[in-house]
Amino acid sequence: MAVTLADVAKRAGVSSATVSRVLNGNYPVAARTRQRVLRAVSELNYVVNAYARALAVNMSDMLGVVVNDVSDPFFGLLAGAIQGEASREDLLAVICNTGGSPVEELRYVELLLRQRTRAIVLAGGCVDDADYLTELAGLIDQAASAGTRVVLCGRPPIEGARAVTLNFDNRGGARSLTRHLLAMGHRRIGYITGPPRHSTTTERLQGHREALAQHDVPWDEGLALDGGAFDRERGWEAAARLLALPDRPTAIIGANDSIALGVLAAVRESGLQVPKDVSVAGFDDLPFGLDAYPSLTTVRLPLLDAGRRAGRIAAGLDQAEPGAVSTIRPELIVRDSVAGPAS
Amino acid sequence: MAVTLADVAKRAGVSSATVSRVLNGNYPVAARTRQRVLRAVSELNYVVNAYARALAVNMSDMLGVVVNDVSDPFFGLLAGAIQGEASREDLLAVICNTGGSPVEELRYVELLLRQRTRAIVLAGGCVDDADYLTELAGLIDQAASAGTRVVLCGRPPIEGARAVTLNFDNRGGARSLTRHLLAMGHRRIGYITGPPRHSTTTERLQGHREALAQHDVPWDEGLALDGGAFDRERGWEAAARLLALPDRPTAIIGANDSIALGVLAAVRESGLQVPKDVSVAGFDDLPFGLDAYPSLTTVRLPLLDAGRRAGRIAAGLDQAEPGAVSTIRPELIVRDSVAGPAS
DNA sequence: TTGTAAGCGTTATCAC
DNA sequence: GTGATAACGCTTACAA
Repeated sequence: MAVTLADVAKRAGVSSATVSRVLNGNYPVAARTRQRVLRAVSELNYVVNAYARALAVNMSDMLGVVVNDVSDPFFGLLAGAIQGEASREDLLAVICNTGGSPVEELRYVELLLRQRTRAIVLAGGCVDDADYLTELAGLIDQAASAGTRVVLCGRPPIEGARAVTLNFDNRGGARSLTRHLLAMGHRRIGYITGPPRHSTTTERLQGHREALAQHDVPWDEGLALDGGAFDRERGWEAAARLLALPDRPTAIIGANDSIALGVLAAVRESGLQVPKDVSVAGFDDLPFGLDAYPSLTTVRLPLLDAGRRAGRIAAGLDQAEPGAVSTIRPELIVRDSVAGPAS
Repeated sequence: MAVTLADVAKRAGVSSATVSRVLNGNYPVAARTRQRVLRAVSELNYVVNAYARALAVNMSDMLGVVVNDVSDPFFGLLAGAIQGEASREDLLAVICNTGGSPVEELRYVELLLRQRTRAIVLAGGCVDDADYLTELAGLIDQAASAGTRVVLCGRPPIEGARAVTLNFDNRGGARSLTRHLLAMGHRRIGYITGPPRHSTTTERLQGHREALAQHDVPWDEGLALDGGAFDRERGWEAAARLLALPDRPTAIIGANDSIALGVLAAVRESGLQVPKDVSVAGFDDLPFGLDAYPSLTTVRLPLLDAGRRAGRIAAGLDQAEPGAVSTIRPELIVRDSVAGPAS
């Protein structure tokens, strides 16, 4: 079995309390005693048992981060930034993958609650389902009363829940992107959404529609396709359908960059050119957009920044009132995939 | 404070032992008693304390995954796959970011050892430094004697360490890539390496040199540039230097796809065309290579597969002898970024 | 400055 | 079937 504090104490000829004091350095210990203890520790290769420690102090040194998919750079960037801040406080950031499933998300939150993590960060948008949200609100409540901070990063606040929210202004970002296309002269703009009943999907589509309305462009149901997911595959499929339309759009917006990548591929494969024949735009500004062909016009979300802020609040480095909501502004990034429509 | 087993027991009018039995379902409990207990649990919103539990059973339900950088899809894919398998066994996978620093890596391994995780997966190549490796070997030894499995995924085995190794055949992959370029007629092939003294860097460069030697192409030191890191930036810089050479190469290989992306950009910005003027190739086959322009010829590493295998071993789903080493074969992926040299 | 001993919240081993 | 009770490995009053 593993070496315990008692083993070290015996070897050093002191009490286990003394060993604990040496290791934590929070009480005075004679220099010679300290030496002996430290020697015993290294001779035995002693490693504290985080469980026993956490049980005794009733406080863990972990911080939970729940994301849809670490292999998606959107979440990878967010998670990495959060972990960077956690590490400053010597906290271990646990990153959990839900695969986008609300059920898995709730399961992970419960798992993290069991671990008595210092904080839980829920990153990325979420499904807009009443049952799920009330259940989540319940868990957040439990977390709060157990002293576990909860940070919502990149999703809307939950009514009445004691969580700090850092939301992206998806609506505003989508509005400015669509405005840009309108200003370039586009009137028939295709739009491919993300997963249905998802906060990010809804907010971005709303912004798009608002911009159209502001410019008196009538809403055409047939131009807005349900992508079903935030991935390249779905972007490709939906774009193929849009391009097959008798009166095809002069521009296509993907609800995120991955979808837009699929659109780019579909346009290319149909023998048309971007942006000459069809303009394409995305959302998020993930690194690969720069190397896409043509480089992708998109809306930049400051993910690193947002992740850092969320991480600091979670790690207790920054104060934030439970219930506080702040909004992070996106920025329009104009590149080569958008031009005026062919006249 | 948080609700404890004793609180539940009091409320249900039973002993805490009974509550534990109901929750774990490993002993017979009368149906009526069970009902009462379950009601109390839900009324009080009881959540087990994983620390106390782990302390009592001397076994945690976590699994550690150590990577360089979650926001890099290479690691994201690996980590995601590992976590997927862990989750089948109801294990919580803790993903830790080292940022490529051996010091951080050792720190995280120690942190995970404290948590008494069931297993630790070290993913991705590592620095080839004797001190670091002996220290790591020591930690692996401690892990082994504490019953923590260690899996090395995507890095060379450590001599004598009780860890299971799943390595990529980087040398073989690089060899087949360079052979492909040679077969297309290239003789002046630029090569941009990853970070110095890094297992992946070394193995891939070795394979490249072997292929050159097999085809009697003399080794030209001036064509192999030290990228310094596996990123786009470095690829761009090194490529710019190669392109400025009086007798510039007809093809450039990046030690990974990110470097190759930088090369693509540098070639484009220098007014040359890929593959007409310069061919470009990468390594890893990350998703973005498909959307690069032109689409990237590369060497495919089955990351998802490798991650799954590592995850299954770590989670105890698959048996593997400590010390076992297996090699994962890469596959050449031919796309549009490579053509014959302009004659 | 150091040792003793009482928790921390579970599980597991006995009895009954 | 169920209830006491002793671990599990650590921290921290309280004594000495």
